[in-house]
Amino acid sequence: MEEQLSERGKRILEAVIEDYITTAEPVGSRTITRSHALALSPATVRNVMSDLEEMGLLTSPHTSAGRIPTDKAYRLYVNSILEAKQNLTAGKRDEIRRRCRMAGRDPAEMLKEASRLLSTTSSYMGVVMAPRMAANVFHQMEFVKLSSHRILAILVSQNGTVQNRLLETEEELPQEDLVRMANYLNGMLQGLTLAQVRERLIAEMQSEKVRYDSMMAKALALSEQTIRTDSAEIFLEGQANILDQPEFADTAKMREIFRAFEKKSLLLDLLDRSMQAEGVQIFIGSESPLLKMEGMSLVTSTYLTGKDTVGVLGVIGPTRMGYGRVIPIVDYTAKLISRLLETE
Amino acid sequence: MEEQLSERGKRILEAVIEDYITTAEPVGSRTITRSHALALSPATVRNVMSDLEEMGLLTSPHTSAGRIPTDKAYRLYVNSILEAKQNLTAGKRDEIRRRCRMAGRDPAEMLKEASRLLSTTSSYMGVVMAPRMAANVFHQMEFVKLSSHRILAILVSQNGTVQNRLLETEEELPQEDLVRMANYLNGMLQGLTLAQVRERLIAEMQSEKVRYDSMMAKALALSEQTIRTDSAEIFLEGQANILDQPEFADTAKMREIFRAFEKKSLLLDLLDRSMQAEGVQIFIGSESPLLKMEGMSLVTSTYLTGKDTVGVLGVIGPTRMGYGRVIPIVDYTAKLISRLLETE
DNA sequence: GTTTAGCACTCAAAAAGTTCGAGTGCTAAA
DNA sequence: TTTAGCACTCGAACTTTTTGAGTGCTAAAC
Repeated sequence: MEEQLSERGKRILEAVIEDYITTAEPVGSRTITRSHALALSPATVRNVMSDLEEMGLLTSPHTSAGRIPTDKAYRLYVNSILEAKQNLTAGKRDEIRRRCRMAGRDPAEMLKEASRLLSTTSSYMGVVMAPRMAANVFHQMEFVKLSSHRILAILVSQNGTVQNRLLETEEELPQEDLVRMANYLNGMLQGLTLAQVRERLIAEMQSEKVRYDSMMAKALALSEQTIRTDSAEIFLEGQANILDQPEFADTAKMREIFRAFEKKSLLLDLLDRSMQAEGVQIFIGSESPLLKMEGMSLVTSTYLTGKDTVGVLGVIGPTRMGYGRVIPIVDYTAKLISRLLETE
Repeated sequence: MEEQLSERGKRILEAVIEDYITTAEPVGSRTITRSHALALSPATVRNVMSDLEEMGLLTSPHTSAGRIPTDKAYRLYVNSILEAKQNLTAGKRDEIRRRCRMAGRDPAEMLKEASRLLSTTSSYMGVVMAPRMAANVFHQMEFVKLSSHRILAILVSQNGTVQNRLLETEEELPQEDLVRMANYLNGMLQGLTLAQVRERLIAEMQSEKVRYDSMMAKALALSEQTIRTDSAEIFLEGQANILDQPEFADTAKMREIFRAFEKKSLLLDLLDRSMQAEGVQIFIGSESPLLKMEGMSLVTSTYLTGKDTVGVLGVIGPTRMGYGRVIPIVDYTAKLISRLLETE
């Protein structure tokens, strides 16, 4: 079972995978000898394939059909066989660059466009997880009075992300007080990440001096409310693309998939997980609960601003996906986004 | 052909439509006599149905199948037959109210939740078009300096909607100037709708006094840039729901539908159109280019803040949809949203 | 003059039966 | 070790048969 894979074995496995990726049909020994110039007869290939099946790298849906790579085979393929093909054509590069630029300077807009871009260039689904607010760096806070008891709090991060929050107050606060509060807070919180800001606010609220300054207390309370949410945003684009994949042709499967992605929480977990390591990562079918049932895979890469990893983006497609094509797309897009997000 | 529809004809047409709505199968004369207590034999019903077919209200997919209502029949049904059933159960009412409340005070959040709500309670797709910014009333504008040449403009409307916009300037403007500009503009624009604001700004930019006050000129230019976008936002939720509809079981159709809704522009046209009349409106299949090809219908209602119509929401489902159930849902939701959006 | 029972007829969908061919595993020769 | 040859398998695709819901028409019943 665990006999080491021979060079020839690798070549044939690669051939099977690549044929399967393009045709989505079980591939037989003949097909391989024809499409890949191996100096071998179908019979020989058959023997090798039989060995590969023994090793758990191939399966056949039934006796008289060709063979299909298992998840284990894909893993092997991406880890050790597939390599060095990782270059984008200049044309693709340009297209990606152009479209990212076009989106303008608003970070949210840009990330959404990136997701759309990933989806169209890969022809699978594009996904981008926006930076968790907590990692952003505080820049400024404003309070705008809307009516007697409603205040709009605006929180600006250094990368230009803006978060608004509507607050209700029991007592009426004059606009001057609000301005003073904002000034005070802006001085105190300059340069901290929002996570740190939060800690600081909580610490401050418990400190001595607050006792004597009720306005300060209010200010702290307001800002703490403002900063409280931290739901990461996910941009998922091109869902219709997966309808084109033959393996999801049947209605029941399709429904399952759409339902699964409607709840974004599972996806969030997965993306969070992939943020722990830097660079391109690949999750194949059975390796994740979300993807498992759906026969899908995920190629991700982290992106950063400056030196801190802030988010993840990637492509979701069928396990039978053109990894060689997708990986460089994801990689390049992540790097480009990192560059564009760099403060200044 | 244009013989007036008899009372009995109406009753039978209604029966056909209702059976077809629940089963999605062509309905035959027998089925009707059994499910609806008409004191008539199948043979009689057959004769009547034959008449209805003559009038263009029914068709049969083939000779030996039952009959299916045409779009014309649905129109008739909705206009004159279906009536007075328009009540929601207390339970549904409560659920709708509860969930709308939960969404909190942020308008965008609330509208999105409303869309989700429409989709789950109707089990079709929910759609909400957010108020066109232009109809909002100006409340306040702020400029926040992010770095030497980047300014964040914040535009707050009286209903709490906030629009952010990142601006680039050639020359550096000190924060004090920005504050002065904002004050000046806030005074000038108080209480105007954004559409009016825009006109005013353009007029102002051409007036005499600008010549002598370059800062004022800059202020006007900046604010004009801020207000320039007016893309109506659409929240479309529950797309997966239509996968459950048997008429879309086949993959090709499904793909078409998803593709069609990916471009939101067609939908936008349609919603815009339905904003011209107040109250509940129904678009049936062939009556709109978007819905036509897909065999779908749209039930909408406008909603308002105060006395002005500001947006549209509704449900998109198959032409064969439970109008009697959906109409009150849409109607009630629209009224509720109107109430919740009321300023103060 | 309606309404209804009766009956021959139609036609899609389901079931059963055929054919076809890509693919396999095994054996024996190269 | 590789390959040619061959019998065998089995799903996909195509045909044929059966079934039954539904129709339209005619003639009798109300």
